[in-house]
Order: sequence, then structure tokens, then C-alpha cells
Amino acid sequence: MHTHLGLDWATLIRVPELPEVETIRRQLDPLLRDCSVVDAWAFDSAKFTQAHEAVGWQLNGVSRRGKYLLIDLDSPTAEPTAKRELIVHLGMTGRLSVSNTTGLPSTGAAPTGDSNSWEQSTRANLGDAPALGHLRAIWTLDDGRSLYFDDVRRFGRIAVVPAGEHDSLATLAALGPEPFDEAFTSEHLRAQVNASKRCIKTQLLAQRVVAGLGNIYVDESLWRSQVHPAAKKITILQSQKLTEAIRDVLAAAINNGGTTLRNYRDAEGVAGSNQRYLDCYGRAGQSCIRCGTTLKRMVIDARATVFCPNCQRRP
DNA sequence: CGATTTCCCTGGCCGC
DNA sequence: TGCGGCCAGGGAAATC
Repeated sequence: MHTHLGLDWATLIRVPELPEVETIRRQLDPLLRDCSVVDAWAFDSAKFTQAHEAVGWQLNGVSRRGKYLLIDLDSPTAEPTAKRELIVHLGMTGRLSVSNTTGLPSTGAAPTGDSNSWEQSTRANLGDAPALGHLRAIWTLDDGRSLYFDDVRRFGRIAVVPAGEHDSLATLAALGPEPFDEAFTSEHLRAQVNASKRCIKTQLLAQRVVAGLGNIYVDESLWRSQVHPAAKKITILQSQKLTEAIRDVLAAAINNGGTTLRNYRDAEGVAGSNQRYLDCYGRAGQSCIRCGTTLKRMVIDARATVFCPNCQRRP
């Protein structure tokens, strides 16, 4: 079966939400320490040219807020208080990878002459050498390695800012609490959701109520907690269940990590491995795992939305 | 000023 | 087969 839904799998694995970004963060963090940026190249677009601003700075590990990767930059010169952040948002198709060699492979998936050169890359970008035709930035490091950012659809973004100054990135500046932070409570969730006239899915996608959810995990969380995606108000009980569902869904996805993504990517035949992890997203027309009702598709904010018309009752 | 709409992008599938 | 149409989608800018 290679239905229209089958295409969605190929798309979804490319969309990094919090679990995917966190997986990448964990892979990159030990690789991007104790080295300095000696040169940079950027694709000629305002979304990426700030990559140059990292030249001369020392990489000091990778953290994350929502779907944003924050690479700590220390000044190599005297100023101990001077700190910057190299911020990377992967958009829909962005990938980061680290090679052991400087410069570009001449062709194909691996550089010539050294088949092991992309070993680190394999761990850092979920399986591939950078797509050479879609490179958006290259940072050359002082230890002979390079950090690459490739992004087919150019929805990604690179920024270099003084540490903590996020005004130039409105969504990041107004980002809601991390889902696993104690600040993210069911009371917070319900108060925020019910104070707005917008439907709950819209709010969850906006990153202000809680950080890191995208289309996939919103649908999964709403399905799990049995909340209708178009609901505008939620009860205390629903809010409690949704809070728990968000954490459970994200935690499971993080635990599956790159393995989940890799399985998805390799799954040409689709069905099996995907259904193991996703109960709702992309399953319109199939049976609800919980009650057997046929899952429905609707459009919210121009985004495909799948839900169970029986389990998730319209408000 | 908050809410809503538009636009940015490419690859791949579909129908004619 | 070739090609136009359509879809996927996070976030920022423009507009209401």
C-alpha cells in the first residue's frame, strides 16, 4: 500500500519537533566543545548569513529551547563576560552534521579517500552526509573538523546573538515553558488555553503555551488525552490528562530517538514500524487503536489534523 | 496590540 | 513522458 498517507511518513521524518531536536542536541553536544570556528560560509539568504558571526568564537556545548538549538559561544579573547549563542532552527528539513575533514566531499554521500570521515556525521545528523546541493552553512573548526547545515526547503534559520538576547527571534523570545519543566502544569495549560478564543491545536502549535510541539505530537497528545483539536475550552480533568499526554508522548519519542526516525526513513513499506510509535498522526481513514472508530481528517490552520470522532468529542 | 492571513521553499506524487 | 497542480509545514512578516 502506497497511499497518499504513505507520503506523509516520508515527510514527517523530516520534521524535527522537540524529541528530534533533543536527540540531535545530545549527539552534537559532546562534539561541539573545546574548538573554535575559524571560517564560515553561508548560503546567500538573510536566514543563514549570520553564520559568519560565529567566526573567531569558541564552541562550548549545545542546549535547547523548544525546537531551537543553542550553541554556546565563548569569546577566545580577554572578555570573560562576553558570550554569544549560535542559534539554529531546523525548520522542516534542516540537518546538522559534523565531519572529520575540512571542506567538501567531491561527490556523493561520502568524501573521497576516507570512508570513515562521515562516521561522526552519521551520528549527528540521523544518517546522511549533508545534501551538497542544499548546503546553507559550513563552519570550519580549528581542529580540522567542520560543522554543516543543510536544508532543502530553507525553512530553517541561523542566528548569532549575545547570549540570552532573543528579541530578534520573536517565537523564541515568547516561548512557553519546556514540557518537562515544573512550570508546565495542568493549571498553566488550562488557564492559557481557556483565556484565548483560538482552538487548542492552534495554541499548542504557537509555542507560547508550551514549547516544542509540532503537528505530529499535537495530534498524538490530543488523541491520547481525548481532547478534540478544535476545542476552545478544556476542563480541569482534560487539562490534567493533556499535560500528562504531552509529557508521555514526547518522552516516548525521545526514548526512541534517532532509532525511530531511522526506522521511519528506512520503511518503504510504511505501515509496521510507524504504527508502533504513532497512534493518530497520519492515520486518517484507519481505525482508532482505542475504540475502532475510523479516524477523521480535518484542516486546522492549514494543517492536516487527524482525530477520533468518537474518543475526542467535539466541545 | 492581539489575532488572522500570507508567504517562504522543494520534492514527490497524481492526473491528464 | 511531461507537465501543471497540489500537498507537506514552522515561523516570521504583513495585514486586518
